[in-house]
Amino acid sequence: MRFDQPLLEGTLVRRYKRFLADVKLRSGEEITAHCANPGSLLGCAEPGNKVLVSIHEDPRRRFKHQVEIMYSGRTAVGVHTGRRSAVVTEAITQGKIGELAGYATLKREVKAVRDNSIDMMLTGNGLRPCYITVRNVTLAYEGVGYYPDAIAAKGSQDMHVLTDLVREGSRAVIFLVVQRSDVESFRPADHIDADFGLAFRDAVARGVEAMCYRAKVTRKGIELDKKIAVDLGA
DNA sequence: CTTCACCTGGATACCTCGCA
DNA sequence: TGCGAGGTATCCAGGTGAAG
Repeated sequence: MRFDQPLLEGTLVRRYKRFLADVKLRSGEEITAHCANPGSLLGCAEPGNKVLVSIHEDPRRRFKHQVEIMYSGRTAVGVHTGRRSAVVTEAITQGKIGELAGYATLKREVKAVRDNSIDMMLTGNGLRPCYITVRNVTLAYEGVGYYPDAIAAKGSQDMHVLTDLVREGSRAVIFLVVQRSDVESFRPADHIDADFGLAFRDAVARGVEAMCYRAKVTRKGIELDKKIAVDLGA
């Protein structure tokens, strides 16, 4: 996934109302940009941090600027949650993800029974259907990526949905996309949401596949880079 | 106290409609 | 019939407040 045009560099002034961020551009101009990530963005959304924004001239948009990347120290972190689907879809269709290769069709935004947390479904070629839920990982300490970055009841529920799909005979995958380059392994964030950690390990024990890939985040674009280890150590 | 529906601003996917 | 334009539904993911 490449950005259509060069990103503008600026400094985060403040983030508010979940989806908005005031940014002071290098030109000195202060703008309000849309930030398509209502999560806590722990460690990234600090006032004074460097950010990169894209420009969209679509007249229907209320905010022409879109926050794409925030810096945590010197590390670029992709914060646009909408990009993850594009990045993962691209990697799957290009066959970059061995575990998910060989399917004939990929459907996005699939509805699982009584829930809508499934991001995509792979089918065809006589294989069991494979349901995938994709999560963004933006939080990291000392080379380890963590999810979630805030307590979320929905996170645990998603794990139960995936477990149910496995029980019904399908493949179910939780696909973690780490949108920062300073991470070598992934762990559930027990210190933030212990329930999620339990649900995550339970789901894996029951056959849900946990895959974690690191994305290369640059001002040119975002693409999956390499697979990293999922550490279940309690 | 816990659970759950609803809310936020914009993107995206999909559906419907009108016109050529 | 086929295309584009416009409208609608759903998602992001946690905060909030109401209901149980």
